[in-house]
Amino acid sequence: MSEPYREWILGSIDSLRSRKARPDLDRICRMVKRRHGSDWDRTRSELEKLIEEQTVLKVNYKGSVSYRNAAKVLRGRRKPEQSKCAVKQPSLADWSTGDSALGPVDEDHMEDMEDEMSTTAGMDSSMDEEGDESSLDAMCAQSTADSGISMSPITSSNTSQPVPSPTSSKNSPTHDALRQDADSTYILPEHIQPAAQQDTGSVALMQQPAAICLSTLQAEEESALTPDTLLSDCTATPDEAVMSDGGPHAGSDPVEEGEMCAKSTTEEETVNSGGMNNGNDVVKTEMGQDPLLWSVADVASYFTSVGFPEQALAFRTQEIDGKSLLLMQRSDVLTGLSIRLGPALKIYENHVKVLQRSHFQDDSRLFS
DNA sequence: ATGTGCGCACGCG
DNA sequence: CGCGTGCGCACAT
Repeated sequence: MSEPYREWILGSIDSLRSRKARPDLDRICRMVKRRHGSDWDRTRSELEKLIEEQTVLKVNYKGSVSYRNAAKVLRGRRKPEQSKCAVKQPSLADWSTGDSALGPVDEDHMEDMEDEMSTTAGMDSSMDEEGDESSLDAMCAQSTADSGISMSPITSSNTSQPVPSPTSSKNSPTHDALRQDADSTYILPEHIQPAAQQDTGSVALMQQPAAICLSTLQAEEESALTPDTLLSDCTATPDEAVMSDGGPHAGSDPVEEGEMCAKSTTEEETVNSGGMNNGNDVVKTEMGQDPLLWSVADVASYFTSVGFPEQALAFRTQEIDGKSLLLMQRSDVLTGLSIRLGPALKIYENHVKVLQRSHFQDDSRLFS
């Protein structure tokens, strides 16, 4: 039963915020319950899901837990300047505006895409119903620092485990103890990529399964971090916790933007035919050559078939059909879908981009 | 009792 | 100084 929990919860958060009330678990649950009659536990578990997919950000503000509507925070004051290399595909840019080539694009889900992702209704559900309340109190914490925030909705973890439910310890580290005021601490479900942009240069090489957990996991038992970083105890998987590095400093990413924008033209076709898209061709023929004609379900099953079942769900949730897919830009894929950076990069570089190119090339051939 | 509105103080950039 | 946040209080239902 996919209830629009996403909307409900985000709506509650927004509403609480506008009312100048702290959007904490209690208030959120109460409001959702009152407005929609949903029970507490359900709301709480849905909220956790949203936190995991970073639609909602759990933060520690002035010594207490609070929640943020990620969509709003992103565009908020601390702009992570995520449009860094707003990879404006030259060709794409053109027709994305003058949609003539696409025919009626009235569906314009594009707006939702760039804006709140709150639009779409809930999805999956099904899984975890369990309490596991603890996880809310003891998830991973991510030091806000400054740049550190760049809370681009990207987590890195194994693609295999849909619901990690990181911790299990029940003891909430009494927020009071570690107040210190100020500083909101963004608490992320697993580990996150402080510097959103992992240089794309590597993308081409990323053939490996999604198992790779990119560098900067924050893990690092809060230890040296500011006292407010608290709440951590990011258990996740011990293995991963180990490979933490001094997370915080990662703020200064050495991303070579210009470079990645420029290079894009090289591997296109190569990737398309060979490389990793095993199922690609199969699927393509299955549902017709032109992605333009794909439905939302087609898009989802396409990504499922090429090895990204989880992410396929995100595409479905965001109602990405063929048209939308062809309109997607890099930033849309990386941040608009709330999927992890690793898969997102692969998906964009190896599939979205490729599909767009081949579609557009076909198109231009027709006209020449 | 519970929900709502908002003045005000606080910390940050 | 502007902005985001949320406490604490008054008011509404």
